[in-house]
Amino acid sequence: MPELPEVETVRTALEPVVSGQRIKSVRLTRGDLRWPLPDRLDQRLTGRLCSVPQRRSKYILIQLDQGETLLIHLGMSGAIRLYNHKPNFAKHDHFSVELETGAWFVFSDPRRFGHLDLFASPDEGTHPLLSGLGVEPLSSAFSAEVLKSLMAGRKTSIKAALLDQRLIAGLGNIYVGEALFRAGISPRRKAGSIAGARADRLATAIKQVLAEAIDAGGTSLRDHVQPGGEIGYFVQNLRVYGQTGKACVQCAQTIRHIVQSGRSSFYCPSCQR
DNA sequence: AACAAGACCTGCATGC
DNA sequence: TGCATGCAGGTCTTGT
Repeated sequence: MPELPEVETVRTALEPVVSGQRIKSVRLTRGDLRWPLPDRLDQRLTGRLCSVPQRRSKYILIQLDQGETLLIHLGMSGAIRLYNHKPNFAKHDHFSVELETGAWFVFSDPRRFGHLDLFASPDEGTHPLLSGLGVEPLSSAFSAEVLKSLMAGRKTSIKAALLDQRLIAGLGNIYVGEALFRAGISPRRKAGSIAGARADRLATAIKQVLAEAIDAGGTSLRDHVQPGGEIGYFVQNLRVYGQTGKACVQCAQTIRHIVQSGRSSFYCPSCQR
């Protein structure tokens, strides 16, 4: 489900619910998601005080008292729902947290590509899932100049390079496709050829499409809903993703679908070069 | 070292 | 209706 904008939407929704609140109880229905979960995760979380949820790439990080941090990754099909009372749990509700206010948040993930971890807060920089992550695309550390240097010399496609979380962290299949359309760049173009005006356009497009998607509450396709139950309205603003056979909004050419390194790419063969 | 493919897992739409 | 197939927003692991 979730790329950076969806995860940020979840983080924003969690913020008023968990910030400064103590965990009253934890419901954990299995010992593994993508990997085995930490031992006694439920007991170790019970009674902890939560600080303001943060986001790094597609990870949600909630720092707790006693020097530990809870990490949540939603994988492909993960979602978080919020309640102001005890919910009726469903089949794939693997992890649920009750706060002292009586509010609950429920982590649901049918495919179980998601993950939870609990680690010592000072280890964030060396955590195996976090240490290799690239630049945050919405931060001031990301610019056209940085994009150029990241892409220089790479022989793979720009599509594959933008999906590589070690370079830029947080983009996924939807927003890479949408950013490339806005920048007028073919997903098949060699990453190493992104320089000059193309790099300027692409860096701007990446920042714009992510910011707009966050404003819209993300993109709802199959699984994603905002934690309050509302859909993510950016689905209405997709210009190429999933638009195979439709007319390009700019030139009316037919949007094409190809497969690149096992992932679907959608693009306008006329606007994107 | 860089890159592509395979693997993980479930649910849903499609077509026979 | 039932079954097989293919596909899905991610990313670690394996193989070239």
